[in-house]
Amino acid sequence: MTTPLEPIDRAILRELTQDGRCSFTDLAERVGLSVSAVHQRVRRLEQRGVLKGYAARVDGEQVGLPLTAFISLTPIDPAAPDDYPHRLEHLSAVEACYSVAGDASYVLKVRVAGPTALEDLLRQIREQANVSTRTTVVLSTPYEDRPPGV
Amino acid sequence: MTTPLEPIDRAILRELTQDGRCSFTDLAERVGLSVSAVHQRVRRLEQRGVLKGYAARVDGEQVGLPLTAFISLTPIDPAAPDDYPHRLEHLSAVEACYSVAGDASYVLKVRVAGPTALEDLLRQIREQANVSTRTTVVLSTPYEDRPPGV
DNA sequence: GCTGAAAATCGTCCAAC
DNA sequence: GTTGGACGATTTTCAGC
Repeated sequence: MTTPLEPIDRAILRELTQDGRCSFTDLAERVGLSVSAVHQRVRRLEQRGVLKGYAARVDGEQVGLPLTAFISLTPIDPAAPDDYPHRLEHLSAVEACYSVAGDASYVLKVRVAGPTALEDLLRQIREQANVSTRTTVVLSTPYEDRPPGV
Repeated sequence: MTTPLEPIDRAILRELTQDGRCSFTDLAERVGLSVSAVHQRVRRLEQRGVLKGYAARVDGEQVGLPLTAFISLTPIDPAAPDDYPHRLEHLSAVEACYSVAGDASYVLKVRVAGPTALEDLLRQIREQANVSTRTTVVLSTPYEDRPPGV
């Protein structure tokens, strides 16, 4: 059951999505509430699980991982156990794993150092998960991590 | 030109990726440095653009947007100007936009309230960007936003 | 580049309205 | 929800190594 969100909570989430380290003082000012009120609202959002956490946004290119790609996974053996996420979790290049409807069973988002690293990663994925892969290389990212909803 | 990162900076980024609101005090303890040292390293990473910012991680289901999907865009008119990201930026359901190599020109990550909202969004995208679309619905997200590299 | 300490700010709790 | 106060923790700066 999900209680519908109040506008003020939406505003808080919008601000925190854009600046996750915003102080409660600033936050209170931006959403037009007292510090105490904002404080308890944020705590309630965290407890409810609406706010799952906070993450630094890192520039992949500058950390030596300039190549981003999406990899679609299709099981070779349709009867195999569906534990792909767990089998691929140890690969640090895998930033995200989505279970999807469509031709593929899963889509991975990966970040690697270059073509050679990608080739090596694909080999590991195919071997360890027994899947065929289809890779879409990301050329650039016009925008990402925008705040949800309106 | 990207200066290769020192191990200590990698450690800082790893911690901040997992807990973006981590205090400098904690951070200093975790990476084995003084508070001041960590502080100036973080500031330098921010200035260099390695740290692009901080974002709250929000549970899409709990904010009334339980349906996530990837939408591949293929231009109908190959001679049309390549301003798709800008033309779709105003659609708040679009969380991210990637320029890609492959069959499609762009891939969007979107979050909507349900099938009807998705249908409506697809109509808007096709109309406003003059593209054909291929949509992959996300069923679940085993993991996301993991720290980059090792 | 690191440390340690001072000064300003912030997070957190609480009582009262 | 709000205000105001209080206290400890944190951020931020700076001199010195």
